[in-house]
Amino acid sequence: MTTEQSKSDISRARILDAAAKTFRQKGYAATTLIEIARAADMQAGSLYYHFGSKDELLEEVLDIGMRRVHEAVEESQEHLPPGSSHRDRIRAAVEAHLTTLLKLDDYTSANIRIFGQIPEDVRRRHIKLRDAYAELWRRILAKAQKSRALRSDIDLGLVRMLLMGALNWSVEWYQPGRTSIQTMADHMCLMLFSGIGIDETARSSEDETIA
Amino acid sequence: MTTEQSKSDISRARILDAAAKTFRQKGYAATTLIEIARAADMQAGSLYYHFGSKDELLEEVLDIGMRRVHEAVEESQEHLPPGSSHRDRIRAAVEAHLTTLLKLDDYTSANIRIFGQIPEDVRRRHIKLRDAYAELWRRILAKAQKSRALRSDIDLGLVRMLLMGALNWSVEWYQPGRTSIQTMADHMCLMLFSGIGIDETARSSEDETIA
DNA sequence: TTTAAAATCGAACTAGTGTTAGAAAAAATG
DNA sequence: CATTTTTTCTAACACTAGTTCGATTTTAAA
Repeated sequence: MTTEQSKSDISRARILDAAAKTFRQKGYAATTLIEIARAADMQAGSLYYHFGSKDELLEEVLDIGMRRVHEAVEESQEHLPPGSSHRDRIRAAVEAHLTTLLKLDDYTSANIRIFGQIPEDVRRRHIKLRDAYAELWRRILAKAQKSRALRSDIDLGLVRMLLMGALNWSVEWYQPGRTSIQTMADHMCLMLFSGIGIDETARSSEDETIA
Repeated sequence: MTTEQSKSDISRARILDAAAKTFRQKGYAATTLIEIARAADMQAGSLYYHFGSKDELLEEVLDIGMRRVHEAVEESQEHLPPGSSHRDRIRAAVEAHLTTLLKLDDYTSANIRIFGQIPEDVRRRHIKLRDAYAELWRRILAKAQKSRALRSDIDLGLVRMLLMGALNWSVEWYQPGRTSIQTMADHMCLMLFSGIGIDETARSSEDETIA
């Protein structure tokens, strides 16, 4: 028990890394403890010294992934230059979300990919973190709307789901090198705020009603 | 072998329905043949009279799901009123995609949800249908861009992925009754074409460059 | 170096899976 | 009704998974 981390902590981290990576690649049910153990340079039985069950391991991977993206987006809001527009704020949040999801974080991408296939009780215990993250986005968007940076005649909850969908779905197709995360964020924010249509009738976008 | 469907065909369809439903709910690996059989009012062994393996069953579910959404979107383009704008065309495609995905079609939603977790060889054999569907969307969007209904300074492939993501992700959160598919399509198209931002600097959207 | 604790191994167990094949039942045919 | 074919059942098989636990090794303390 020195100032550094014990051997147990190192192994634990190695196992979690291996689990996150394998879960992300193969999904939850298809991932075997033998695979995780091999990726962590261990025997399957040894995992039980650190984790009580496969579900416990899953739960920790999910939690870490959600906390990381939450913190990343939260930080992106705190480190904004003073006087940033709401568009800048949202743009920063989008980029933070994408970066965490796509850049070297198997935890968050595993979370996003396998959330729909996890056992009921694990989901129940994890859902709080999900809700908290959703609430963060809700606040960001609502503030923008209140400040008249976003139209008021729209269903902001629906917009949030469409936005998160566009971002989250990238775990299914994103390949490093083909498109930069900045380009993705640029396109996403352009669509969100201005759209990519060329108005043939030449009326301003505020004229259209939706609800 | 009458003009109607044989008993075998009926059972086959019942099994496929049960499989699609269960795959969509639980994912591929977590779904057991016992569950599928129970949902189809049969014993697990009896499935093998109709299908050679679990993978074969999966493959057919995937193919049916992809064909259905492909046909739905294709039809939406053929049944457009003459003189429809490109925005109308895309709006029709969006609605067709969402309707197939969310309204009583376990096949398409199963496809979208579990595609990331299927065995390698099944994916390889299924990928053609996926590509064909992507190509359909590529054509629709490219035509709109060529007709100057969409900006030319954007990465249309990226826009397509973001759009499909926003739509496909709805299988993870959509609940019938809370939001209508029309409202979803409205919001999606409004975002895509006009955006939902209120331009504080009051310059037109065409002034912004992205690439 | 000795000794106790921490960490891992290795082999076994149980449960549940996809799959098979012969028996049984249902349907169709003559 | 008799008989053949189609369809389903039943029971078993082979295999793999998650899990357990005593033996063994590694690490740290005295």
